[in-house]
Amino acid sequence: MRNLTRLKSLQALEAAGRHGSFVGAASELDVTSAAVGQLVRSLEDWVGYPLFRRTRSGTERLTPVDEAQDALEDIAQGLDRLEAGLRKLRGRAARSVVVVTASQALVANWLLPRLNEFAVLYPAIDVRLDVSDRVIDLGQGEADIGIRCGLGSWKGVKATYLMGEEIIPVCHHRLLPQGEQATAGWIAEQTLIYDGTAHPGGGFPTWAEWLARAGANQAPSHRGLKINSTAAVIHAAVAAQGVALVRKALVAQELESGRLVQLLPERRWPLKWAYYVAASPKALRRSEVGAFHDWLISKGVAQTGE
Amino acid sequence: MRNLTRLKSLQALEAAGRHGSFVGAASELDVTSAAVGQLVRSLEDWVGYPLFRRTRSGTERLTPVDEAQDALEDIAQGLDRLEAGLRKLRGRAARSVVVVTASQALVANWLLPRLNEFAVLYPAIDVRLDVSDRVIDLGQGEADIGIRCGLGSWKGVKATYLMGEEIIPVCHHRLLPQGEQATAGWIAEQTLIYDGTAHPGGGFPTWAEWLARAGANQAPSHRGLKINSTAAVIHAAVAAQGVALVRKALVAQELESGRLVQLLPERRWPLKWAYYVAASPKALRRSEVGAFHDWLISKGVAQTGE
DNA sequence: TCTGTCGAGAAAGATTTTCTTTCTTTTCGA
DNA sequence: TCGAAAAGAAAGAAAATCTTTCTCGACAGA
Repeated sequence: MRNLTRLKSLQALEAAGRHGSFVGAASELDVTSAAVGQLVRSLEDWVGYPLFRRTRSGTERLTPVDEAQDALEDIAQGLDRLEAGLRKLRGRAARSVVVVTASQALVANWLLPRLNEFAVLYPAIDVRLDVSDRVIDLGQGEADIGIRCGLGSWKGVKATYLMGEEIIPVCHHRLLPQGEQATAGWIAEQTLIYDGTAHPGGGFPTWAEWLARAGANQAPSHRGLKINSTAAVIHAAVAAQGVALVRKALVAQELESGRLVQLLPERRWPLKWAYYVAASPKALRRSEVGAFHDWLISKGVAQTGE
Repeated sequence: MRNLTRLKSLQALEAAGRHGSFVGAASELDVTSAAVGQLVRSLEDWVGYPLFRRTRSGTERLTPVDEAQDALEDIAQGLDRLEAGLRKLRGRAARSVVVVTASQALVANWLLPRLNEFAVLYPAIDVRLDVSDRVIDLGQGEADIGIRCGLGSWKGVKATYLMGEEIIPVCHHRLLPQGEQATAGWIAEQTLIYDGTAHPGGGFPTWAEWLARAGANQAPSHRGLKINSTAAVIHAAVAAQGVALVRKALVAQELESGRLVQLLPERRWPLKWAYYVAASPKALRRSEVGAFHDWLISKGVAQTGE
């Protein structure tokens, strides 16, 4: 049970003892000397005896009485420790860290390729990535910003639309038929890679559904590959292990670099789900979080324009 | 240069961290839980990030984030040290000490013989005697109460009349003439002890002045003893080294015990100076100082009645 | 399923602490 | 003698702290 009171007076007492004057202490504490004097005298009234001997001349007007001198050592140490603690509390804020959470696939394939631009624009802001496929509670401050795929109606957080998403078939160009365009029928005969992390209710098609809509007469072949990681699905496609149905945003780099080829581009399957930038209102009040948020949105807009 | 702020919030943070809830901290700090919550949230706003993870259930609702946990150790130590310092400051007051200053002669001969009565009446009050023949500045808190001999008009202190004083000749009964009363003439022939600390302006007579007023035909003998200490003057008289002119109050015990005899009691020499109990208004606001002050006055009244 | 309890949080207002300003007093030095 | 410096007193302003009331979510029990 702690019994501690008159913290401001203790602070004033310690500074006055160190400076030997209220004026000196006031300068350090950035208040008037009258304020320091009142705090000390208030403490003297409370303890019941004078804490300083006063002289009317010289620069050292205040000499602690023995009891006060003894106590001042403890008080000074206490204030030192409090200051150390406060410095630690402020340490993170001083570095302007934004903690961003997103799935591995999005981080690896969409965010990381762009993040260097943010670092150039805002050199004083550190971005810490919390890569996780689990849902992180932004309301509880586990992260400042989340990039999430969904309908954008999460409680307690502000969700801003980033970009839409569609499902596309892709494969490595080594698998393409020679001298011909790929057809739905052709796709039906290939090794088809399944993404086992597809979210229910998000409108993700199975291969059968996609082929049917694409007008293929055949059911999917039995040579399938089911993988429980979106990132690994993409990796397998890049390794020419088959044709994969993937979210377009997550393979943007691969399409651009030519490591993957989109098949039947005229066949589109937009998702009901989209990507949103989510953050708690509290976190958004911090300038570095706001800056990152706005930059992200601008990347989304640029993406939509492509 | 110390840079420390939001002390109350640090205190609330530390208690909340220890209790794992605002309600627990509030009980310890004797405030409402809403107050603790606001102090902590205010600190969170200031540092720019949440200091606790919140859960909505259980008795431990608050878990410090890593940065806060690290800082809390320093903060707790700091508060401990401040509390130790405050305990020391209050230590003297808790013991109810009254610092009393008076001359050695008055302490030894008047105050000490009476002080035991005060101790019996007020067992919780410690009296510290500052025995000094120099003038101690009560306004500066070097002592709480002074018993002073003078006209009672000292600046900055309240002086209350204690008792008058007169000058009397005394000697040890061994020196008395056999079968006769001592006369002024007889006294004039003895070894006369002079008090060298007699204060100018106080109306202290020399031996010549006293003898003249007592009607002696002779000048004082040349066998004199001049001593620069009132207490030593009295001591010499008790040791039968001569006849001394002393302040009556200071030899009250010796007269009563028979160690000294007053000569020619009908010959009185009242002083313009008297004894006063002096104290600064500030000191008198403390109950133990007031108690001692009032008790002293009652002793003076009792003395006058004798 | 409903109700009650517990505790964090928001909001408004009350109370206390802290601070500023102005003036006085004392001491010292030029 | 005058001016500067600094503590102290007093009054009032500003800020911090605290209380009260209500809401919400989670949980337990009937």
